[in-house]
This record gives sequence, structure tokens and C-alpha cells, in this order.
Amino acid sequence: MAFDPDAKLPDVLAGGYHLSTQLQALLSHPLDRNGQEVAMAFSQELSRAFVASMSMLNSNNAAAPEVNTGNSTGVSTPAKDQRARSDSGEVVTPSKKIREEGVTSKEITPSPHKDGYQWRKYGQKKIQNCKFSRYYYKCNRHRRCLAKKKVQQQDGSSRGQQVMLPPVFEVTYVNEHTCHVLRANDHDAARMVSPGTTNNRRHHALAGAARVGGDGDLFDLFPHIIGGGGGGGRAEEEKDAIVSCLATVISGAVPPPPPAAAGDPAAFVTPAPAGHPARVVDDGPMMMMVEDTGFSWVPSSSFCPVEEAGHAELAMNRHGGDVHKDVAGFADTTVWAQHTCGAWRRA
DNA sequence: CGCATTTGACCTCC
DNA sequence: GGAGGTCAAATGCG
Repeated sequence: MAFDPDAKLPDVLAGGYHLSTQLQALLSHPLDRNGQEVAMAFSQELSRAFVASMSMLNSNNAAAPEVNTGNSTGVSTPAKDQRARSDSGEVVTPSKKIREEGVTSKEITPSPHKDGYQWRKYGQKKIQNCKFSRYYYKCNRHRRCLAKKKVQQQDGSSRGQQVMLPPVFEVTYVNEHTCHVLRANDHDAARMVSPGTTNNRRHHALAGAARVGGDGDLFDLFPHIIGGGGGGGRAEEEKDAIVSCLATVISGAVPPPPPAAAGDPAAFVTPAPAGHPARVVDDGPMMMMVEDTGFSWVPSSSFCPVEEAGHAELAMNRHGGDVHKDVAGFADTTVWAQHTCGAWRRA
């Protein structure tokens, strides 16, 4: 299957979804050599589908207003409107505070909370000419971390999709994360007082950050990955990671766990680095405290957790129920259906 | 009871 | 004065 360069995003995604279901069916049985080759072919097509999709998203982000400007499409932009569009278009007229602090980066993502950080919501604002409210978050990893982000859901209704697509969010990062240094200092200070006790260490970490999931968190596990906040190459890294992970999981012929029960939005499956218990800080509707081993922050194939998925199926337990996430989960509408921010919460 | 979220009020800028 | 951004008291949840 080749992807028509003129195909529309919904078509490509639908094709990718179809491929994934075929692949799942194929992988549900032990594979002989021939079966592996077929699976590899499927996986390659699947990779192309995702690359094509991301390429379309990126190109839309760069030029086309239909993805980037919410529900205001193609209208003239007087000065007043430019301000309203400042977070989604080329024209940015940030407030004094934002200007002083500086916008670090922007990205369009279906999973605005999957960036490896823990965020605390501190505000919500109805933005003029925007269908959805804007949400304001501060880094919750350290009280003194200056990093912030704004999350604005794009109006998907104008995209004319024929299949269900996840909502797209524009995430604007403001200020670099300083929590690494702050946390390191805290850890050093903790060691000075009482070296080598995890309880002490946990005590000095931010309460919300250290409380969940035992010792390690993403900083501890992947400090080289979760470096600065909102790096410029994030999208490219995501793409590479997705392609690499898909190729890896298929080439390894790792059969995925049984698909989640239909209609259960909380049921998704995730791979995880072996030996590193993944943590769901919050799987609530807002997905406030993230992160798990989601693809968003995995920068390179060298750290693809999927390689170990076969023996490290991750069970994230919360409220007595197991929550799983799979490599296919990022394309699974059941994931995004759970956290469309205010759109469905306030309907 | 502690913490996160909500939300109206307030501040600043244009 | 309107709009975006932030604050902080109120509220809800575990």
C-alpha cells in the first residue's frame, strides 16, 4: 500500500488504523519467517502512514489556517483579531509578562500533557474567537521552576474530517524548566543532611512529583532526555521515535497484549523500560500529572522502550484497576477521548 | 486534612 | 475598554 501524496489526513490516518488492526490480527498468532516478513511490510506501511500524517500536520501548522487557527479560517485579521490569534498564528503579541519571560516553543500535539513534566493548572480563560478555553499550567516539579505552558485546543470541527480524529492542541511553552537544577540542589542538600535515604530524598522532592510511583521519576530515569522544556526539535524527535518504535516492535515480532476492551477509555497498554515501573500520576480526565512512557518525549531510537515491551508490559495500577498502554495506543482514539480538556468537561 | 482544581476577580497591556 | 494572563479563595476529592 502506497500513500497518495494528495491524500487527506483523515484518509491516511484511517489507512494507518486499518493497517494496525491487520497487524494486530497477524501478531495474535506465532509468526513463522513468512509471517514476520508480512508483519514487517505492514509495519513499514504503518510507519509511512504516521510519517505522512505528521508531515501533513506539520505543514498545516506552518501554513494552513485550518489546523492552526481554530475556528477562524481565512478571514482578514485586523489588529484586534491578530491578538486573538496570537497563540495559533504567526503574529504574536504577548503580554508584558510573557514578553519578559519569553515563549520557549510551541507545538501542535494531540497529547498536550505528554511532555514528561508535571503541570499544575492555575488558570483557565475563555479566549475570544476560540471555541475552546485556554488552560494555563505551571511546572509542578518544583515550586520555583518558572516553566509554564498554555494549552489551547484547536477547533477540529473545521477540519472536515470524515473519521474521528483526536483533538489537536496547541501548546505554548514559556520559560525553560529550572526544576532539574532545583531538584538536583534539593537532592544534594538532602544528601548533606542524611545521605542515601530514599525517604529523605522523597521528602525533599516536590510533594506531588515524588509521591507517586516509588523512587524513580522521568528525570531520574531519563535525565538526558527530559532536559530543557519545549525543545525546538521535539516534533522531529517524536516522528523519529514513532517510526523507530514501530519498526522495532514489529521487527522483534513482539505480540501485543490483547486489545483493550471496547468502550473502556481507561484501558490502554504501554510498553516500558524493563525494571522501571511506569507511573500514572493521574489518569483522570485532565491527565494533569503525566507522564508515562509516551512517545512524545522519546527523542531517539536508542531509547525506544518498545524494545523491551515483550517482557515489560506495563501495568499502571490506580484505583484498584490496571491501566495499560500500548504502542498502538497513541493512535487509539480511546486515549484522547479521555482528556479533551474543557471541551467535554464543561459541555 | 492536604492537595489539586475551579473560577471569579484583578492586573497589565494594547 | 477589551482581551489575555495571573491570583487566590472556594470547592471537591482521595
